[in-house]
Amino acid sequence: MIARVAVFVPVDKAFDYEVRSARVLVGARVWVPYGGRAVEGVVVALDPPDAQTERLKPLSRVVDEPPIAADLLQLAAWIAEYYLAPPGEVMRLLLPAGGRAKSRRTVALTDEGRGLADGMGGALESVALAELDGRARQLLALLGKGEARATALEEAVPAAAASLRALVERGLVQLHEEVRTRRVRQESILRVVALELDPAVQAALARAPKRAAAYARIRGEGPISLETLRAGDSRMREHVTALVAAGLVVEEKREISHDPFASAPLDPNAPPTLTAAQARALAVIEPALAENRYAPFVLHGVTGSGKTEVYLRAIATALSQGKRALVLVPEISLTPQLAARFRGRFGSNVAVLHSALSEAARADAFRRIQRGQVAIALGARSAVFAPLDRLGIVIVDEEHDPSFKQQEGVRYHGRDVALRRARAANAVVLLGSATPSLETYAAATDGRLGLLELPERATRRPLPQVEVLDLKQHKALQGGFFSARLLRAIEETLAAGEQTILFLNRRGYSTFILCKACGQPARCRDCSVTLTYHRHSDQLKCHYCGFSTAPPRVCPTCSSKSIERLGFGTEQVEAAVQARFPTARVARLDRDSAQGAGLERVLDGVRDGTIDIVVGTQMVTKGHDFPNVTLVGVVLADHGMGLPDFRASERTFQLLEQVAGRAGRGERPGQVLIQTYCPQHPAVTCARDHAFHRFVEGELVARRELDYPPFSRLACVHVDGADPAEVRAVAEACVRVASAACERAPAEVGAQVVGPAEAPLSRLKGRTRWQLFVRARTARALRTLARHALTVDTPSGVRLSVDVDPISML
DNA sequence: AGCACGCCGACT
DNA sequence: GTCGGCGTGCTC
Repeated sequence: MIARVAVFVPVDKAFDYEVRSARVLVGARVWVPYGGRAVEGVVVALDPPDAQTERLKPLSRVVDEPPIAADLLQLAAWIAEYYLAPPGEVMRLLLPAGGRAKSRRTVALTDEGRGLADGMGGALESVALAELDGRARQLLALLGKGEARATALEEAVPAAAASLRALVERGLVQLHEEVRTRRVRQESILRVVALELDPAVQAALARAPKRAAAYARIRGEGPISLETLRAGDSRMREHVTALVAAGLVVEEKREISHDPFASAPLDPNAPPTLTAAQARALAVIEPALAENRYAPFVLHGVTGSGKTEVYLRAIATALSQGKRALVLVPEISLTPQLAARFRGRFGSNVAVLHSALSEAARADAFRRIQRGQVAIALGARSAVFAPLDRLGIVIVDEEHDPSFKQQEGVRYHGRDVALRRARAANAVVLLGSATPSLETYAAATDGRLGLLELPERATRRPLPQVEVLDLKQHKALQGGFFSARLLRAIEETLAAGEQTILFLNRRGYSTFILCKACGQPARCRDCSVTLTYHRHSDQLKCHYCGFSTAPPRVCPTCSSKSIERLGFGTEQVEAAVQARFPTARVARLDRDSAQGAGLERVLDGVRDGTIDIVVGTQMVTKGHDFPNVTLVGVVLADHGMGLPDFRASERTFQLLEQVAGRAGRGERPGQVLIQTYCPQHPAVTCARDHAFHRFVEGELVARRELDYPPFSRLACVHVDGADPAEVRAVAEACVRVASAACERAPAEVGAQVVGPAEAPLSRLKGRTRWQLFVRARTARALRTLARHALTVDTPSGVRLSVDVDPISML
């Protein structure tokens, strides 16, 4: 047979190999010889042999893992086609990170080689040795001492590769490709079998008090792991072996479970009573589930309307029908509460796929899903590839969230892949959000998605009152960024024993530092952005490449000492609010403070009331449910509004509406204050009025005028490289090729090329970036254009890539 | 992506 | 004069 293999290499096609074993199935993971080395891949098709077969290389090895299911292979093929991604790169998304094996090249002496190596340095050196040059002799010596790793040989001997090849040709050594798979770690579980002890055994135990104690523990606490038992007694292994030999205890091997949620308690409370709107939504969802048909819905529920309860009920129904569920959330580590809620309802029937999990833990969750040991897979974007069969329902929570779009490598959109997967599986889909994306809204309007509305909060509390504070009018800004109105509100909230969230979409202390004498701001050497000053670490940092440096005391350009810090970020707001309210317990929640256990600490602190005020970036806007937060202050709404991105307005509205939704979720009403220099901006006024439909309708008009999505399809062609002139030339060539393709396309597909232009972030990590956009009515026409652009030849060092359905224009 | 083959500077 | 730098090109 011929196996078509998608190799894990960024090459745009699959390769054929000869296969004789009937054990090779479609979807099997295999190792194949590829350009002088071994690489891993997935069999995507098996065909009968033809005249070509004898020219093919044979497969070298089949990985002992269950083959990838046919539906996932089809999904991967669709992704490769739709997102113009190499098939092998897509295949690798289907594997858990921990499952990806490494290969290692090893070198072994042949018998002849062994003879030569042993004779080296002796009085009677073989004639054959004399023919070898110094490097080959060096290699033989190392091999004779037992070294076998090709990399070690190459490090020890210069230009080892060529000499190694010479030795292979002489038949003195052999090269091997050794595949190293991660071994599944196991633990020993001990269990008592003999409960009645006969006198002889009792007497023996009496003489061995340690063993008797071990037996008692296993009997009392068992089944117990050897690991646990061993704590404190290094001889435990021997005691246990003796107990097993005596037939008192049995030892079983079990894979180590790494699931941090494994012990999350079941929620003892009965599920809450459904609101009328929740019941109406479920009355639509449940018949669709019963019919086993593809039925996609947008669940548009205002913040606090109880979307999660709808998910939980719908999943329970699907499970009762013997089906399984996939739940995607934007970033699960930011919303541990949600995972806990799923655990509370479904217990160990949920596998949580968490980006912060260790490789072993992720592989463990993957296996439990694959074996059908859990019915629900819950995780971020990549969980869309969870190996679930009998898929009955797919949920995408906060579907508008940009993190569902992968921004590098295979640039897939988790939500769109989820829809595709559900369609193939005849599953129900719920896209939930308080602020659905315009694409989703448009699909609901024209009937491609069903619309389910939860227009009120589950608590019957109204949405919070939102007040917009025009910073042009509120001149008396304390500390540069607090209006008197906002300060008073914070004070009142503190006095009432309630909590405040302050939102600012910028981290760090000062957004840039500037020399007052010459006007030069400190810039990153590798990126076209200014450096942000972080006071905590007293460093200037680049938020794009991670470059970090001590702040200069004199201007590097003009040696002036008058260096000023301008602009403010969360760090400075935190310091200012702490200074203004010294007794308040203030915490910060952003990427800097959320490192390690920081995130959990802050979230727990807000929940249990030991924090009064949280200052944070968009992290604070994500789905948290803090009943005692009654005030939300947006320190400055304007960041992001002016970005050169047609989604800037939509993004701002979503952030404002989502952060406003954190207020007043408990018994007491919430209040939101938005500070801005643009009080008339639709994103601001619509968030003030919680007027989602008005915002979307207005925004759609603007999109239609400019022919942006959802009225057209876009793909962004990125060109980047170290040499600005080369990058520009490639971008221009792409435009020529794509424009020519536009002219050949029928007029009704609206094929068009926009650009090229320097990207808004024109330099990142030392590389100049240009981009151009191609636009068309249909996805198919769009792909044709983008494919043409990709045919442009690039000098080495210039990268050319395409982002289909880009979510960010930067 | 790697690993080959292939053409120019700094060492014996 | 060799060694080795890493620039293009291919991998069933």
